[in-house]
Amino acid sequence: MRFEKGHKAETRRHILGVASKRFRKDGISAAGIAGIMSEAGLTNGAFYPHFKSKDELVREAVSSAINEQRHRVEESLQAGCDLESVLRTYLSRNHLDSPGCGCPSAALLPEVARQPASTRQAYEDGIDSYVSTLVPLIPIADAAVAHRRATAMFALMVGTLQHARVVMDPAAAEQILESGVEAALLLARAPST
Amino acid sequence: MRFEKGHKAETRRHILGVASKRFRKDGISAAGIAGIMSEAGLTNGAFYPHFKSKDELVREAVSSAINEQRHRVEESLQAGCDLESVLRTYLSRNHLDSPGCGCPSAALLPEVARQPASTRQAYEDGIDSYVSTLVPLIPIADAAVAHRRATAMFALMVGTLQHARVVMDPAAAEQILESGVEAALLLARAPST
DNA sequence: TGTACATCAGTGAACGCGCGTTCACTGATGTAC
DNA sequence: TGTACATCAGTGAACGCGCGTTCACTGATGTAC
Repeated sequence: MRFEKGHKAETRRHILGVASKRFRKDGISAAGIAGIMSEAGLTNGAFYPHFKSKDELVREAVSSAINEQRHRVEESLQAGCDLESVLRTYLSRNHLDSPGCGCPSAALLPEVARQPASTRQAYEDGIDSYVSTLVPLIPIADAAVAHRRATAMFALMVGTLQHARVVMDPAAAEQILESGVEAALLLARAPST
Repeated sequence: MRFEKGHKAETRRHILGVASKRFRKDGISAAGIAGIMSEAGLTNGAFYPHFKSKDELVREAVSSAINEQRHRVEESLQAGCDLESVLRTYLSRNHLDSPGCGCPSAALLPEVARQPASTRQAYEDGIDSYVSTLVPLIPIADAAVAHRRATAMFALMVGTLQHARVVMDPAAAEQILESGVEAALLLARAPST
Protein backbone atom coordinates (compact mmCIF):
# COMPACT_ATOMS: atom_id res chain seq x y z
CA MET A 1 0.00 0.00 0.00
CA ARG A 2 1.26 3.45 -0.81
CA PHE A 3 -0.47 4.98 2.21
CA GLU A 4 -0.13 3.79 5.78
CA LYS A 5 -2.97 1.66 7.05
CA GLY A 6 -5.95 3.67 8.26
CA HIS A 7 -5.03 6.62 6.08
CA LYS A 8 -8.25 6.55 4.09
CA ALA A 9 -10.43 6.30 7.19
CA GLU A 10 -8.58 9.28 8.62
CA THR A 11 -9.11 11.33 5.44
CA ARG A 12 -12.79 10.49 5.58
CA ARG A 13 -12.98 11.70 9.17
CA HIS A 14 -11.12 14.86 8.17
CA ILE A 15 -13.59 15.60 5.35
CA LEU A 16 -16.48 15.00 7.77
CA GLY A 17 -14.98 17.43 10.28
CA VAL A 18 -14.53 20.17 7.69
CA ALA A 19 -18.03 19.61 6.28
CA SER A 20 -19.60 19.64 9.71
CA LYS A 21 -18.15 23.11 10.37
CA ARG A 22 -18.97 24.47 6.92
CA PHE A 23 -22.59 23.36 7.11
CA ARG A 24 -23.03 25.08 10.48
CA LYS A 25 -21.26 28.22 9.30
CA ASP A 26 -22.80 28.63 5.81
CA GLY A 27 -25.87 26.41 5.81
CA ILE A 28 -26.27 22.96 4.26
CA SER A 29 -27.47 23.93 0.80
CA ALA A 30 -25.12 26.92 0.58
CA ALA A 31 -21.99 24.84 1.37
CA GLY A 32 -20.63 23.06 -1.73
CA ILE A 33 -18.59 19.87 -2.11
CA ALA A 34 -15.77 21.66 -3.94
CA GLY A 35 -15.38 24.23 -1.18
CA ILE A 36 -15.40 21.59 1.53
CA MET A 37 -12.85 19.43 -0.30
CA SER A 38 -10.49 22.30 -0.98
CA GLU A 39 -10.68 23.39 2.67
CA ALA A 40 -9.81 19.77 3.51
CA GLY A 41 -6.73 20.10 1.26
CA LEU A 42 -8.08 17.76 -1.43
CA THR A 43 -9.58 18.05 -4.92
CA ASN A 44 -13.27 17.59 -5.60
CA GLY A 45 -12.79 14.23 -7.29
CA ALA A 46 -11.50 12.70 -4.05
CA PHE A 47 -14.92 13.10 -2.47
CA TYR A 48 -16.74 10.15 -4.05
CA PRO A 49 -14.42 7.33 -2.97
CA HIS A 50 -15.37 8.44 0.58
CA PHE A 51 -19.06 9.28 0.29
CA LYS A 52 -21.87 8.04 -1.92
CA SER A 53 -23.39 11.52 -2.28
CA LYS A 54 -23.73 14.91 -0.64
CA ASP A 55 -26.81 13.59 1.16
CA GLU A 56 -24.68 10.92 2.83
CA LEU A 57 -22.13 13.54 3.87
CA VAL A 58 -24.90 15.75 5.25
CA ARG A 59 -26.42 12.89 7.23
CA GLU A 60 -23.11 11.90 8.81
CA ALA A 61 -21.92 15.47 9.36
CA VAL A 62 -25.03 16.78 11.09
CA SER A 63 -25.57 13.67 13.21
CA SER A 64 -21.95 13.68 14.31
CA ALA A 65 -22.30 17.38 15.15
CA ILE A 66 -25.33 16.84 17.38
CA ASN A 67 -23.58 13.91 19.09
CA GLU A 68 -20.50 16.06 19.73
CA GLN A 69 -22.77 18.73 21.18
CA ARG A 70 -24.13 16.16 23.64
CA HIS A 71 -20.58 15.06 24.44
CA ARG A 72 -19.57 18.59 25.35
CA VAL A 73 -22.45 18.81 27.82
CA GLU A 74 -21.67 15.36 29.27
CA GLU A 75 -18.09 16.43 29.86
CA SER A 76 -19.23 19.61 31.58
CA LEU A 77 -21.43 17.55 33.86
CA GLN A 78 -18.62 15.12 34.67
CA ALA A 79 -16.44 18.13 35.48
CA GLY A 80 -19.08 19.10 38.04
CA CYS A 81 -20.81 21.98 36.22
CA ASP A 82 -24.34 22.82 37.32
CA LEU A 83 -27.32 23.77 35.15
CA GLU A 84 -26.67 27.49 35.21
CA SER A 85 -23.10 26.98 34.11
CA VAL A 86 -24.22 24.74 31.22
CA LEU A 87 -26.80 27.33 30.20
CA ARG A 88 -24.31 30.19 30.40
CA THR A 89 -21.85 28.29 28.23
CA TYR A 90 -24.55 27.61 25.64
CA LEU A 91 -26.02 31.11 25.74
CA SER A 92 -22.63 32.89 25.65
CA ARG A 93 -21.01 35.52 23.43
CA ASN A 94 -18.49 32.88 22.47
CA HIS A 95 -21.12 30.41 21.23
CA LEU A 96 -23.03 33.26 19.57
CA ASP A 97 -19.95 34.21 17.54
CA SER A 98 -18.87 30.69 16.59
CA PRO A 99 -21.73 28.93 14.82
CA GLY A 100 -19.24 26.77 12.91
CA CYS A 101 -18.08 24.93 16.00
CA GLY A 102 -21.28 25.26 18.04
CA CYS A 103 -24.67 23.64 18.38
CA PRO A 104 -25.91 22.31 15.01
CA SER A 105 -29.52 22.77 16.07
CA ALA A 106 -29.00 26.51 16.54
CA ALA A 107 -27.35 26.71 13.11
CA LEU A 108 -29.35 24.22 11.07
CA LEU A 109 -32.53 22.91 12.68
CA PRO A 110 -35.05 24.20 10.08
CA GLU A 111 -32.78 23.06 7.25
CA VAL A 112 -32.43 19.59 8.80
CA ALA A 113 -36.23 19.37 8.80
CA ARG A 114 -36.07 19.67 4.97
CA GLN A 115 -33.56 16.81 4.57
CA PRO A 116 -34.38 13.23 3.50
CA ALA A 117 -35.94 10.91 6.08
CA SER A 118 -32.71 9.09 6.98
CA THR A 119 -31.01 12.38 7.88
CA ARG A 120 -33.98 13.59 9.89
CA GLN A 121 -34.16 10.26 11.72
CA ALA A 122 -30.44 10.27 12.58
CA TYR A 123 -30.72 13.84 13.77
CA GLU A 124 -33.86 13.17 15.78
CA ASP A 125 -32.01 10.36 17.58
CA GLY A 126 -29.19 12.80 18.34
CA ILE A 127 -31.62 15.34 19.79
CA ASP A 128 -33.26 12.63 21.92
CA SER A 129 -29.90 11.75 23.46
CA TYR A 130 -29.09 15.40 23.96
CA VAL A 131 -32.37 16.11 25.72
CA SER A 132 -31.87 13.01 27.90
CA THR A 133 -28.50 14.41 28.92
CA LEU A 134 -30.23 17.58 30.11
CA VAL A 135 -32.85 15.75 32.21
CA PRO A 136 -30.64 15.13 35.31
CA LEU A 137 -30.05 18.88 35.52
CA ILE A 138 -33.70 19.37 36.35
CA PRO A 139 -34.53 18.82 40.03
CA ILE A 140 -37.97 17.29 39.49
CA ALA A 141 -38.78 13.80 40.76
CA ASP A 142 -41.45 12.92 38.20
CA ALA A 143 -39.40 11.61 35.26
CA ALA A 144 -42.05 12.38 32.65
CA VAL A 145 -42.40 15.99 33.81
CA ALA A 146 -38.62 16.42 33.97
CA HIS A 147 -38.32 15.10 30.43
CA ARG A 148 -40.94 17.51 29.12
CA ARG A 149 -39.16 20.36 30.89
CA ALA A 150 -35.85 19.30 29.33
CA THR A 151 -37.51 19.15 25.89
CA ALA A 152 -38.79 22.70 26.33
CA MET A 153 -35.45 23.86 27.71
CA PHE A 154 -33.72 22.51 24.60
CA ALA A 155 -36.14 24.43 22.37
CA LEU A 156 -35.68 27.57 24.46
CA MET A 157 -31.88 27.37 24.24
CA VAL A 158 -31.92 26.78 20.47
CA GLY A 159 -34.48 29.49 19.76
CA THR A 160 -32.72 32.00 21.98
CA LEU A 161 -29.33 31.51 20.34
CA GLN A 162 -30.89 31.73 16.86
CA HIS A 163 -32.68 34.94 17.80
CA ALA A 164 -29.53 36.49 19.29
CA ARG A 165 -27.62 35.63 16.10
CA VAL A 166 -29.98 37.69 13.95
CA VAL A 167 -29.62 40.77 16.15
CA MET A 168 -27.02 43.28 14.97
CA ASP A 169 -26.19 45.07 18.23
CA PRO A 170 -24.02 42.88 20.50
CA ALA A 171 -25.45 44.40 23.69
CA ALA A 172 -29.01 43.70 22.54
CA ALA A 173 -27.98 40.16 21.62
CA GLU A 174 -26.59 39.61 25.11
CA GLN A 175 -29.86 40.77 26.66
CA ILE A 176 -31.68 38.15 24.61
CA LEU A 177 -29.24 35.49 25.79
CA GLU A 178 -29.81 36.63 29.38
CA SER A 179 -33.60 36.36 28.94
CA GLY A 180 -33.02 32.80 27.84
CA VAL A 181 -30.83 31.88 30.82
CA GLU A 182 -33.37 33.38 33.23
CA ALA A 183 -36.31 31.56 31.64
CA ALA A 184 -34.46 28.24 31.38
CA LEU A 185 -33.62 28.37 35.08
CA LEU A 186 -37.24 29.15 35.80
CA LEU A 187 -38.37 26.15 33.73
CA ALA A 188 -35.98 23.90 35.61
CA ARG A 189 -36.85 25.14 39.07
CA ALA A 190 -40.59 25.69 38.92
CA PRO A 191 -42.51 23.09 40.91
CA SER A 192 -44.21 20.38 38.92
CA THR A 193 -47.84 20.83 40.11
CA MET B 1 -50.99 52.33 -21.08
CA ARG B 2 -51.61 48.72 -22.04
CA PHE B 3 -52.15 47.61 -18.43
CA GLU B 4 -54.58 49.16 -16.01
CA LYS B 5 -53.11 51.51 -13.45
CA GLY B 6 -51.59 49.77 -10.43
CA HIS B 7 -51.03 46.58 -12.41
CA LYS B 8 -47.27 46.60 -11.94
CA ALA B 9 -47.51 47.21 -8.19
CA GLU B 10 -49.94 44.32 -7.95
CA THR B 11 -47.60 42.00 -9.87
CA ARG B 12 -44.80 42.98 -7.52
CA ARG B 13 -46.95 42.13 -4.53
CA HIS B 14 -47.87 38.83 -6.14
CA ILE B 15 -44.19 37.91 -6.70
CA LEU B 16 -43.46 38.83 -3.08
CA GLY B 17 -46.24 36.60 -1.84
CA VAL B 18 -45.08 33.61 -3.87
CA ALA B 19 -41.46 34.16 -2.81
CA SER B 20 -42.38 34.51 0.83
CA LYS B 21 -44.03 31.08 0.76
CA ARG B 22 -41.29 29.42 -1.26
CA PHE B 23 -38.56 30.68 1.05
CA ARG B 24 -40.38 29.31 4.09
CA LYS B 25 -41.12 26.00 2.37
CA ASP B 26 -37.75 25.31 0.69
CA GLY B 27 -35.27 27.63 2.40
CA ILE B 28 -33.90 30.93 1.13
CA SER B 29 -30.82 29.68 -0.70
CA ALA B 30 -32.62 26.60 -2.06
CA ALA B 31 -35.45 28.65 -3.61
CA GLY B 32 -34.52 30.07 -7.03
CA ILE B 33 -35.76 33.12 -8.92
CA ALA B 34 -36.87 31.08 -11.94
CA GLY B 35 -38.99 28.75 -9.80
CA ILE B 36 -40.59 31.64 -7.95
CA MET B 37 -41.36 33.53 -11.16
CA SER B 38 -42.87 30.52 -12.90
CA GLU B 39 -45.03 29.80 -9.85
CA ALA B 40 -46.10 33.43 -10.10
CA GLY B 41 -47.11 32.81 -13.74
CA LEU B 42 -44.30 34.92 -15.19
CA THR B 43 -40.97 34.36 -16.92
CA ASN B 44 -37.64 34.88 -15.17
CA GLY B 45 -36.85 38.05 -17.11
CA ALA B 46 -39.83 39.83 -15.57
CA PHE B 47 -38.16 39.69 -12.15
CA TYR B 48 -35.68 42.53 -12.53
CA PRO B 49 -38.08 45.36 -13.43
CA HIS B 50 -39.59 44.63 -9.98
CA PHE B 51 -36.56 43.90 -7.79
CA LYS B 52 -32.93 45.01 -7.85
CA SER B 53 -31.65 41.58 -6.84
CA LYS B 54 -32.52 38.37 -5.03
CA ASP B 55 -31.22 39.95 -1.83
CA GLU B 56 -33.83 42.70 -2.14
CA LEU B 57 -36.56 40.12 -2.68
CA VAL B 58 -35.34 38.15 0.34
CA ARG B 59 -35.31 41.23 2.54
CA GLU B 60 -38.84 42.25 1.59
CA ALA B 61 -40.23 38.71 1.61
CA VAL B 62 -38.95 37.69 5.04
CA SER B 63 -39.73 40.99 6.71
CA SER B 64 -43.25 40.98 5.28
CA ALA B 65 -43.64 37.38 6.51
CA ILE B 66 -42.67 38.23 10.07
CA ASN B 67 -44.99 41.25 10.02
CA GLU B 68 -47.87 39.08 8.78
CA GLN B 69 -47.10 36.63 11.56
CA ARG B 70 -47.50 39.46 14.08
CA HIS B 71 -50.72 40.52 12.36
CA ARG B 72 -52.19 37.05 12.77
CA VAL B 73 -51.51 37.19 16.50
CA GLU B 74 -52.91 40.72 16.80
CA GLU B 75 -56.10 39.59 15.10
CA SER B 76 -56.40 36.61 17.46
CA LEU B 77 -56.05 38.98 20.40
CA GLN B 78 -58.66 41.36 19.01
CA ALA B 79 -60.94 38.36 18.58
CA GLY B 80 -60.52 37.76 22.30
CA CYS B 81 -58.16 34.77 22.26
CA ASP B 82 -56.15 34.16 25.41
CA LEU B 83 -52.51 33.11 25.71
CA GLU B 84 -53.17 29.39 25.69
CA SER B 85 -55.24 29.66 22.55
CA VAL B 86 -52.49 31.67 20.81
CA LEU B 87 -49.92 29.07 21.89
CA ARG B 88 -52.07 26.16 20.74
CA THR B 89 -52.56 27.77 17.36
CA TYR B 90 -48.82 28.29 16.99
CA LEU B 91 -47.86 24.86 18.32
CA SER B 92 -50.48 22.96 16.31
CA ARG B 93 -50.44 20.10 13.81
CA ASN B 94 -51.70 22.52 11.23
CA HIS B 95 -48.81 24.95 11.69
CA LEU B 96 -46.37 22.01 11.88
CA ASP B 97 -47.52 20.77 8.45
CA SER B 98 -47.64 24.16 6.71
CA PRO B 99 -44.25 25.83 6.99
CA GLY B 100 -44.89 27.71 3.74
CA CYS B 101 -47.69 29.79 5.23
CA GLY B 102 -46.51 29.78 8.84
CA CYS B 103 -44.03 31.55 11.08
CA PRO B 104 -40.91 32.59 9.13
CA SER B 105 -38.79 32.35 12.27
CA ALA B 106 -39.59 28.65 12.66
CA ALA B 107 -38.74 28.09 9.00
CA LEU B 108 -35.81 30.43 8.44
CA LEU B 109 -34.32 32.01 11.56
CA PRO B 110 -30.77 30.55 11.25
CA GLU B 111 -30.72 31.34 7.54
CA VAL B 112 -31.84 34.92 8.19
CA ALA B 113 -28.87 35.27 10.55
CA ARG B 114 -26.61 34.60 7.52
CA GLN B 115 -28.22 37.32 5.35
CA PRO B 116 -26.79 40.80 4.70
CA ALA B 117 -27.10 43.39 7.46
CA SER B 118 -30.13 45.19 5.95
CA THR B 119 -32.13 41.96 5.89
CA ARG B 120 -31.12 41.04 9.42
CA GLN B 121 -32.02 44.53 10.64
CA ALA B 122 -35.44 44.48 8.97
CA TYR B 123 -36.10 41.04 10.39
CA GLU B 124 -34.91 42.03 13.85
CA ASP B 125 -37.36 44.92 13.81
CA GLY B 126 -40.13 42.48 12.86
CA ILE B 127 -39.24 40.18 15.76
CA ASP B 128 -39.20 43.12 18.17
CA SER B 129 -42.75 44.03 17.15
CA TYR B 130 -43.82 40.42 17.37
CA VAL B 131 -42.39 40.01 20.87
CA SER B 132 -44.04 43.26 21.94
CA THR B 133 -47.36 41.87 20.75
CA LEU B 134 -46.86 38.89 23.06
CA VAL B 135 -46.09 41.01 26.14
CA PRO B 136 -49.72 41.85 27.07
CA LEU B 137 -50.46 38.11 27.25
CA ILE B 138 -48.13 37.83 30.22
CA PRO B 139 -49.77 38.78 33.52
CA ILE B 140 -46.70 40.35 35.12
CA ALA B 141 -46.75 43.95 36.28
CA ASP B 142 -43.05 44.68 35.92
CA ALA B 143 -42.76 45.64 32.24
CA ALA B 144 -39.08 44.70 31.97
CA VAL B 145 -39.67 41.24 33.41
CA ALA B 146 -42.72 40.68 31.20
CA HIS B 147 -40.70 41.67 28.16
CA ARG B 148 -37.91 39.22 29.02
CA ARG B 149 -40.50 36.50 29.53
CA ALA B 150 -42.07 37.28 26.15
CA THR B 151 -38.63 37.16 24.54
CA ALA B 152 -38.02 33.72 26.01
CA MET B 153 -41.52 32.57 25.08
CA PHE B 154 -40.88 33.56 21.46
CA ALA B 155 -37.66 31.51 21.45
CA LEU B 156 -39.43 28.58 23.07
CA MET B 157 -42.23 28.64 20.50
CA VAL B 158 -39.83 28.87 17.56
CA GLY B 159 -37.47 26.18 18.88
CA THR B 160 -40.32 23.84 19.72
CA LEU B 161 -41.90 24.07 16.28
CA GLN B 162 -38.52 23.57 14.59
CA HIS B 163 -37.82 20.52 16.76
CA ALA B 164 -41.25 19.00 16.08
CA ARG B 165 -40.72 19.50 12.33
CA VAL B 166 -37.60 17.32 12.36
CA VAL B 167 -39.36 14.45 14.13
CA MET B 168 -40.72 11.75 11.82
CA ASP B 169 -43.48 10.25 13.97
CA PRO B 170 -46.51 12.58 14.15
CA ALA B 171 -47.46 11.43 17.67
CA ALA B 172 -43.94 12.14 18.95
CA ALA B 173 -44.05 15.53 17.24
CA GLU B 174 -47.30 16.38 19.02
CA GLN B 175 -45.77 15.47 22.37
CA ILE B 176 -42.99 17.93 21.68
CA LEU B 177 -45.53 20.61 20.81
CA GLU B 178 -47.38 19.84 24.05
CA SER B 179 -44.16 20.20 26.07
CA GLY B 180 -43.78 23.62 24.50
CA VAL B 181 -47.32 24.74 25.35
CA GLU B 182 -46.93 23.57 28.93
CA ALA B 183 -43.58 25.31 29.38
CA ALA B 184 -44.74 28.53 27.71
CA LEU B 185 -47.73 28.73 30.05
CA LEU B 186 -45.38 28.15 32.95
CA LEU B 187 -43.10 30.97 31.78
CA ALA B 188 -46.08 33.31 31.50
CA ARG B 189 -47.61 32.44 34.85
CA ALA B 190 -44.60 31.99 37.14
CA PRO B 191 -44.27 34.84 39.63
CA SER B 192 -41.61 37.42 38.92
CA THR B 193 -39.51 37.20 42.13
C1' DT C 1 -61.98 59.37 -37.91
C1' DG C 2 -57.58 57.46 -39.11
C1' DT C 3 -52.71 56.99 -38.90
C1' DA C 4 -47.92 57.36 -36.67
C1' DC C 5 -45.57 57.23 -32.72
C1' DA C 6 -44.43 56.60 -27.57
C1' DT C 7 -44.94 53.82 -23.61
C1' DC C 8 -43.59 49.93 -20.83
C1' DA C 9 -44.87 45.22 -18.46
C1' DG C 10 -43.49 41.19 -19.73
C1' DT C 11 -40.78 37.65 -23.00
C1' DG C 12 -37.30 34.44 -23.64
C1' DA C 13 -32.67 33.57 -25.06
C1' DA C 14 -28.25 34.13 -23.52
C1' DC C 15 -24.31 35.37 -20.15
C1' DG C 16 -20.72 33.37 -16.90
C1' DC C 17 -20.54 30.63 -12.98
C1' DG C 18 -20.69 27.05 -9.53
C1' DC C 19 -23.24 23.05 -8.46
C1' DG C 20 -23.13 17.58 -7.71
C1' DT C 21 -21.23 13.89 -10.00
C1' DT C 22 -18.29 10.86 -13.21
C1' DC C 23 -14.18 8.98 -14.96
C1' DA C 24 -9.74 8.06 -17.21
C1' DC C 25 -5.64 8.69 -15.27
C1' DT C 26 -1.31 9.25 -11.95
C1' DG C 27 2.14 7.72 -9.10
C1' DA C 28 3.88 5.90 -4.84
C1' DT C 29 4.10 1.78 -2.63
C1' DG C 30 3.60 -3.40 -1.58
C1' DT C 31 3.84 -8.07 -3.42
C1' DA C 32 5.37 -11.94 -6.57
C1' DC C 33 8.87 -14.31 -8.62
C1' DT D 1 18.63 -8.58 -5.19
C1' DG D 2 16.13 -6.84 -9.07
C1' DT D 3 12.26 -6.43 -12.01
C1' DA D 4 7.17 -6.65 -13.36
C1' DC D 5 2.91 -6.16 -11.87
C1' DA D 6 -1.19 -5.04 -8.72
C1' DT D 7 -3.14 -1.86 -5.67
C1' DC D 8 -5.77 2.25 -4.76
C1' DA D 9 -6.01 7.23 -2.59
C1' DG D 10 -6.12 11.06 -4.85
C1' DT D 11 -6.02 14.18 -9.40
C1' DG D 12 -8.21 17.18 -12.41
C1' DA D 13 -10.89 17.76 -16.48
C1' DA D 14 -15.34 17.19 -18.01
C1' DC D 15 -20.57 16.16 -17.74
C1' DG D 16 -25.31 18.32 -17.67
C1' DC D 17 -27.79 21.45 -15.04
C1' DG D 18 -29.73 25.38 -12.65
C1' DC D 19 -28.29 29.54 -10.60
C1' DG D 20 -28.64 35.02 -10.62
C1' DT D 21 -28.56 38.42 -13.95
C1' DT D 22 -28.76 41.02 -18.57
C1' DC D 23 -30.80 42.61 -22.66
C1' DA D 24 -32.79 43.11 -27.28
C1' DC D 25 -37.25 42.53 -28.31
C1' DT D 26 -42.70 42.10 -28.42
C1' DG D 27 -47.16 43.72 -28.56
C1' DA D 28 -51.12 45.88 -26.59
C1' DT D 29 -52.58 50.19 -25.51
C1' DG D 30 -52.69 55.45 -25.01
C1' DT D 31 -51.61 59.90 -27.08
C1' DA D 32 -50.70 63.33 -30.90
C1' DC D 33 -52.05 65.27 -34.96
